[in-house]
Amino acid sequence: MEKADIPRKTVYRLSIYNRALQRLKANGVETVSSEALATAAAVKPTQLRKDLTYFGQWGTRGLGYNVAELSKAITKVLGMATLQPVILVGAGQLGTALLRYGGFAKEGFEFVAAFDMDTERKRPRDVKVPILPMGQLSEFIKERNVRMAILTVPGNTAQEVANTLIDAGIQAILNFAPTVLLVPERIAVNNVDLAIQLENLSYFVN
Amino acid sequence: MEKADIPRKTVYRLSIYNRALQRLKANGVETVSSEALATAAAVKPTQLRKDLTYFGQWGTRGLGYNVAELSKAITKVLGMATLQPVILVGAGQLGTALLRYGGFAKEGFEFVAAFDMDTERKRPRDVKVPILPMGQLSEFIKERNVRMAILTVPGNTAQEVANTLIDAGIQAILNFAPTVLLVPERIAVNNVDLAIQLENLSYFVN
DNA sequence: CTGTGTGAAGGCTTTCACAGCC
DNA sequence: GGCTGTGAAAGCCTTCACACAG
Repeated sequence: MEKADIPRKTVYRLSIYNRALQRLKANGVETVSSEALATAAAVKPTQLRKDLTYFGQWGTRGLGYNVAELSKAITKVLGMATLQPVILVGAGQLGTALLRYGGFAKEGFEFVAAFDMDTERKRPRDVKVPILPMGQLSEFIKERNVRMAILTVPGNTAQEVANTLIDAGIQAILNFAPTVLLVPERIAVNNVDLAIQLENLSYFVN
Repeated sequence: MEKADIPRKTVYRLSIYNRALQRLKANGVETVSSEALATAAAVKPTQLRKDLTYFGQWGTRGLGYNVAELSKAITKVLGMATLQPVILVGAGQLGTALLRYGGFAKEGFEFVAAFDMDTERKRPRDVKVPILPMGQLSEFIKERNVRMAILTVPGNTAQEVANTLIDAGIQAILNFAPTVLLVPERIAVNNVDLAIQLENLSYFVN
């Protein structure tokens, strides 16, 4: 996976800026300086300005940035202008918690289906997303043209499931399994490995 | 927060190497080359070797690394030689799922308590960790000398709770709230922001 | 005079090339 | 001969300094 121009770390920060902008907008603020916005995102003002130059010029010198305009620009750059359908594979503990978590929809994602070996297992009533058997996975991805998947299966099956996803046409995977997925270059993978995050912190605790 | 010598990214990779080493050890492998271990971690062999030089010389030229020995060394560097007590604050959907997730204990962490505004809410029976009221948070941290916390509270209360944690002596926070926490330099924070992870992937889906 | 945009400098991380030890 | 350890080079990202627009 690699997409030209915008550095990975900048892309990450763009999301943070956008959050702050949305909050400002909700508060009726129309204009913001790089200094103020940078503070909210805990970065340096020059960093913010440099980040924005990767996709155009958005500020007015002597004044700052138009909140609504900049937010719209970032949303477009991130490819979030349209609702992205997402599937979840592995509706266990963590998977189910994610299905119930409201934060995704708010940010422009929609769970269109979840998949699990066991579709009969008792799950909270408030999970509205249909839970389908693994056998329908490939077909569903192809038919609905889904490009993003969240992977919450046990570590020992993650690679195998990832292969299936990729074969069916998935382009980006958010991987919660504690495994390094080996995937073709063109596929984007973000790993959220909770144990590793803790280990990492452990190093900084003297 | 800043701890000298070892780069942040290296620390992260050390966890990955250690996972691979543990698997090798379980399979009875005694020696491994930088090439083989690097492949398992999806990095280049030189990267791996350079990473290891930050804390000593562990290989034998012409042979490779002793699996058990290297694993022990990494464990020690990461500060995981002893069981780390961890508390979780915010026992909602996600928090509860994390409490039930077995992956932490396996890697040397122990949830000693969880805290929530509502200690009476119905939760799955298999959550063994005691759920205490927020009022006991500070005292517990001080008494038990807890240094690491997982934060799974709603975004609008995250900063406030973080302040409480830090005042009580917490040194490292794994933050799941969709908020940028403003903390003193000496405090280590790792953010796991699920919506941002998805947004990030969205950029790479053309 | 305020605050953005940006080439250039600086700093950090990865990769290379090869010396050195088993 | 095989594989590690490492100084030096390359590459990438952040920060600086300041030109320039409103």
